[in-house]
Amino acid sequence: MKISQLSKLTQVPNKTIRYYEEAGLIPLATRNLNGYRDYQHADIEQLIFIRRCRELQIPIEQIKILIQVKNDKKSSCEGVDTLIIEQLQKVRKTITELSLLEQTLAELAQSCPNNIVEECQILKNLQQEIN
Amino acid sequence: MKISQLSKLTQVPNKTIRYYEEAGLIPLATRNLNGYRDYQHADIEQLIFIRRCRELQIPIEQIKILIQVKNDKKSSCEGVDTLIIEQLQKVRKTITELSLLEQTLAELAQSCPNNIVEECQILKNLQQEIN
DNA sequence: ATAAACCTTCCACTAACAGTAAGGTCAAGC
DNA sequence: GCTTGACCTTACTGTTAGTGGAAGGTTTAT
Repeated sequence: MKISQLSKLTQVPNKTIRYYEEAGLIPLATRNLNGYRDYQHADIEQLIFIRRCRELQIPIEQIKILIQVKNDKKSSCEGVDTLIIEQLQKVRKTITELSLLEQTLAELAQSCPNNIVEECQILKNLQQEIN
Repeated sequence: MKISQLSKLTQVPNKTIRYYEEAGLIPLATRNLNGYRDYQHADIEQLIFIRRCRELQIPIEQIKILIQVKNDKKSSCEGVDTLIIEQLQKVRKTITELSLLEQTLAELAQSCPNNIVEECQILKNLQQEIN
């Protein structure tokens, strides 16, 4: 199958598939006589796995590790567990920070009753620390 | 005052100050005879304003607009209001997405009871769409 | 025959800095 | 007078995960 076909089946853009190949996330594709990349069924699952990981904001370098573990049937999956938990902690931390941000922005958004820059409370608040 | 002094007073790293100058966020600094940048008191407020905006994750290009409006006393501050509200909406959207992400990750983290890759439910879940 | 729709590689760009190198300047201490 | 260390300067590279575009070859449909 050609790259566009794989792209359609996995919902990963052509460009991104080539990028993943170059980044070493997927093996070098075999080529047809005309030089076009030729993919097999197994590549679909591999790419969907990668796409899912990216949706979970797992960095590419970490995905490489996951793929390694996945392919080594005998290995322990402790690392996988740790990786997911670390990712979870990162996401939770970001949510906390963004929630504080949201508060500040919401307060700011309500602080400009008139419409003249000279009186604009938003700009004044941005000047002085609110926290 | 020299750049380190300004940096200390504003909590913005030297490198970042130079970067802001190059990016056109702050005017080109006047120079001493030795070529060192020389800052005035007004630069402190300007930089603090910028730092506050960055803490609110307002992109540099948007901050440029805010500075323009700020300096034009007669202009309406409607744009400021809109900008803040848009920023608020972006932050809220990100929080929503991250919350979904958090759920998925939390479910994943609880799904590997044993410790063998062959049975690792995390990897299996990453393979098939969970959503 | 030709046009549209593919495919290829390669290079540049994104945001907002941080790291490092190579070199100039300044003040203090010996 | 000299050295040392703390500053300052510019310039270049790297970060992350791709995206956009150019230039050119191939295949398919009309």
